[in-house]
Amino acid sequence: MTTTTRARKAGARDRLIAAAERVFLADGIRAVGVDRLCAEAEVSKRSLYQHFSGKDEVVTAMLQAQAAKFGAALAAGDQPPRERILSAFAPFEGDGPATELASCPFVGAATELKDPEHPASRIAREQKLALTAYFAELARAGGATEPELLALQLTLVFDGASAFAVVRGESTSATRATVETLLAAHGM
Amino acid sequence: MTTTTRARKAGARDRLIAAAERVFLADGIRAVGVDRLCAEAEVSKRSLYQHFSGKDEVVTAMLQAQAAKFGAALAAGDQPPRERILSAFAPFEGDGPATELASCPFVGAATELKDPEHPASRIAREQKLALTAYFAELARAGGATEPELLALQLTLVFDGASAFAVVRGESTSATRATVETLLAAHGM
DNA sequence: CTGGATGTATACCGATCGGTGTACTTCGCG
DNA sequence: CGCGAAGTACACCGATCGGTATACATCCAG
Repeated sequence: MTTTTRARKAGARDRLIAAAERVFLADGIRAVGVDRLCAEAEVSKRSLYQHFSGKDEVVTAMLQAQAAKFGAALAAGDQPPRERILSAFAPFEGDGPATELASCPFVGAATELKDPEHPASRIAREQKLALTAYFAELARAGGATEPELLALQLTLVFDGASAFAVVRGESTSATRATVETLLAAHGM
Repeated sequence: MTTTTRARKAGARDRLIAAAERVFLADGIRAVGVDRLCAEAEVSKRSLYQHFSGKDEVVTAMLQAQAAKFGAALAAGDQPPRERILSAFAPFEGDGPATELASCPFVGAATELKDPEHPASRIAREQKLALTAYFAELARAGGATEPELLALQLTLVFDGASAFAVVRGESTSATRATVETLLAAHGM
């Protein structure tokens, strides 16, 4: 335990992170000022700077939270490798208008921040590495001929589908078709 | 002709657009103010507002310029369809550190702007549509079994490779491998 | 030569940016 | 009860934002 106290009610810190997930991902990191972030979190500005060193740290914390959620979502369920891979692409399923999950927060943050040394950029990079590693593990378990290559390819398609959703505002069934083609090409 | 005058020397307008391509793409649209943009273009602030209605219009004009360049690059050369497709992925070639061309200006702008009604977002969308159409045309010419699907798939990989470069700071040879797998799957 | 377009330099505008300082309240725990 | 941690409200800071105003220089065409 870091301190004796547990969050009494909701905790200003958690409310800030939750608000950051909502508002930064929806409107962009640079587009939202700390004033609006605090208003959205129903937290005083002073509290923000008691929990974080600055806006950048809030951004970093919210990306970390996103990473945790995404990791948990991947780990859930007990399907065989091939199905696990396919369900990683669930957010991009269907041809309809894109869901909010379809735009990857990590590439979004990295794009907006530019600076590769920014802690949030680091998290984004690590997250993509982790995704590729996850795919590689499943590819090996599924008996793919070249698991490392397949993992890289799936990552490409994943990010491509996300970009597609951002730019076009809709998803495409070509995503799933591509994944299946790649799986087949590696004997899965 | 819109007016009787031709640019006497270099034209403040063109210098602004050139500077915008440099600085907006390198550091981000929101990250660069009009003051710095003008300084970089060696143009007075007053001139900017004589040629453009505001920063947004400069952004739009620079994306338009990017679209023209990209279109011209695709149209150049006289290779057969399959080779044309492969050379569209040239910016992502090799495993080394990513070149500046590897990060697509259109998905970058759309990501940063968020607003799909922004003129620049519109250009980004149209540009991606055009890229897919271009791929589809080549796919048909090359005798692909499902040219429309292949075109969509290639667009996914294109944007995925761009995102990969942005987040990881390097390119991957998996891009070319993926393109070739997809081409093969469609009988090209 | 002269008028008008095109440009520069610079000061300025209100708004907002990220971040602080100060003073007051609320609340759980010993 | 009373104390200290945690939080709020709000005024304030210098810097920068996008955009405007004013005044002066340059240059080509009639």
